[in-house]
Amino acid sequence: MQSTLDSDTPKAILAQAGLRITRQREIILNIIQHLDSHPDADEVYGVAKKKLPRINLSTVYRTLQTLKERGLIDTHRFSEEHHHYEVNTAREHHHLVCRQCGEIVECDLPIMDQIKKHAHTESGFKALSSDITVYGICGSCLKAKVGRK
Amino acid sequence: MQSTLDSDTPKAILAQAGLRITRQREIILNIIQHLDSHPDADEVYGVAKKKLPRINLSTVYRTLQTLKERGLIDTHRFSEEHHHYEVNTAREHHHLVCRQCGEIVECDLPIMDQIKKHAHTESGFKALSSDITVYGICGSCLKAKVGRK
DNA sequence: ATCTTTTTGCAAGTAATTTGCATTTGCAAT
DNA sequence: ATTGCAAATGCAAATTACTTGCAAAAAGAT
Repeated sequence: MQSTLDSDTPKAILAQAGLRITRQREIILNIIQHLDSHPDADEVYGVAKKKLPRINLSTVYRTLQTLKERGLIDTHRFSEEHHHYEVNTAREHHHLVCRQCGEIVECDLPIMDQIKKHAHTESGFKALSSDITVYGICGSCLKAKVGRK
Repeated sequence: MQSTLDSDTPKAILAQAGLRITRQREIILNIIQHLDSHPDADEVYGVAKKKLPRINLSTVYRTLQTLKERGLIDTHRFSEEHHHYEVNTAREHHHLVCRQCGEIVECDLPIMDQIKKHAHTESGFKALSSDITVYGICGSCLKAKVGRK
């Protein structure tokens, strides 16, 4: 049974991180938690405005930055000009980005260990984190393509 | 013995790609070929100006875009706000970026095949390309750190 | 050498994000 | 519950990295 004091609640996470609890922060963090589409700042802003119409885009950007600094969210670029955001999980995962429909699929191939070892033996590099993005065509776009033939 | 008609020469590469040969294009391509530091547009511009002082930054950007469209160079972001450029080689390689000194080391771990297979079996995704960047501390920064203790 | 098309330089424009500042809000101490 | 003050917000203006419009210049086919 989940209570409202659950430690995954935006309020609890913000408190845990030593951040002031504001309506805008709660809303923004909640959006990133529940929109599993790796939204960009504008999408977050659009959804947030439905809950809090006077919220400002610069508040969204400032909040995203704060959440990132505290390690609560991660950012990616996916070869676009703007960032995409997701909650930071311990789970090692990478992204498959569909060049056709733009969908982002998460991928759980654990590969970091191999990379770490190789980087160290090859050039004495101490790997701390990695950013792996694969571009291609997702399953449903492939099917659609075959269907059209 | 290398002749000036070598097919690796900027002039030859531009001709091969069906591009008009201009002084600015030759210079820019030559810079990216010989600066193995994955320069950004401003660095390319700075070096190019020494050879051709009246060259304009927008020519640099336009040329980089053209070279990219023709597949002659590749771009990366390395979690910065601007792009870095390198000549496009067939060789599969990834980048190790030092968080301390910013140096970019190339890494030759062939990992694409594994990722491709995994992406396909896990979610029917057809991988076409990938962007793998590892962040950490390079060998020389690690040594410097130990030395300081 | 001439003509047509492409490229360049320069200035102005744009998208995404950041910053300055007055006002408002969270929350700790009354 | 009220107050005081640091921190967060809204709004407008600024900034960064890059793009675009256009007249002049250069490439290369004829």
